[in-house]
Amino acid sequence: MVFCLNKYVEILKRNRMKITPQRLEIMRYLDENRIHPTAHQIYSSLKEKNPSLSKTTVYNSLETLRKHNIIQVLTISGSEARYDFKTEMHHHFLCKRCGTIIDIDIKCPYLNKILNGKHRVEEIHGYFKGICKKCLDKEEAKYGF
Amino acid sequence: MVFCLNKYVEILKRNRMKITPQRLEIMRYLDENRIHPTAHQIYSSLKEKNPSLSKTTVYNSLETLRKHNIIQVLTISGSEARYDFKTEMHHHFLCKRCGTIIDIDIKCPYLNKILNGKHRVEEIHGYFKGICKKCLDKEEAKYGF
DNA sequence: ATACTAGAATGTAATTATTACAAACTAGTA
DNA sequence: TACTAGTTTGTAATAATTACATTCTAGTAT
Repeated sequence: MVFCLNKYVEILKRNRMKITPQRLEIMRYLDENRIHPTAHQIYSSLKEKNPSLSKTTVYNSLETLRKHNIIQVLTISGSEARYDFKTEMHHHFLCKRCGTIIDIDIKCPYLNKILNGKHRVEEIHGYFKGICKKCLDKEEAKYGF
Repeated sequence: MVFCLNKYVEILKRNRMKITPQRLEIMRYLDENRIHPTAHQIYSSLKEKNPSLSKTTVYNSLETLRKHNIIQVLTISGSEARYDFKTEMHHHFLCKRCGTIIDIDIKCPYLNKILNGKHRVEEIHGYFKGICKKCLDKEEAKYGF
């Protein structure tokens, strides 16, 4: 199954991690589906092509990828972790109505400065919650505002 | 048990909520213990004085208080909700070593502007994670950096 | 190629936070 | 004093995540 010397292989190599089909598939799924999926979403999607995939493997792989800073974990929903292939600084908006998580590309210049010299900051998460544009538009159409 | 016509009573009245000893105690606990506790922490602390307190009551009350914007829920830890009596805009730092959550009083002027005209933002959460000053100092003392 | 080993995948069972629900209770009001 | 909607309580169910033992395999040395 390891026939593709692609970017995911490179990433694993660079991090001195073993190259396994499961890890490659999970990375590819996250990279190609920028929907900030749950572990379950990843699992059930990949299980179609690989029926022997275990949920524990998904959790293990995600945790290993996280440790190596290849992915990041969002705790925006509260009830379940969401996973993001993009680790560069950006924020997220959660629509409370449809559950969608939208990337918000803000680079707040204050953040690092203000915390300077105190705590050691390793992660920065900006979470916005409310109703997304799409859901607002639907509402508008319905009631004719 | 309702002998104190104090500020918590006022808050409930203002929100047209029934005044119950459980709600008053939960509010007082959150107000006087600014440690962003879990539901379990609140429950086990209050159970000492009121042994008939139910965990479901704690969850119900917290949810009701949240709906009325009297408290806010932090999803910073991922594994369990943390509750905060302070609802004015501020951020939080989670120490991954000792678990403490520290208030960060930043008012980023960008946030509202940038999202303007798109999604309807109802909540803003700024979560920082890393190692707190206290833990860093301990480390320093130990290894003599 | 072959064998070896550390680490990874798998499946099941356990854990833990949270929610659902029904019965008993009570705050606020008539 | 009685009534009712909403609240509290306890138990049972749900759901995400973790623990763990067994089997397997990627990477490496022979």
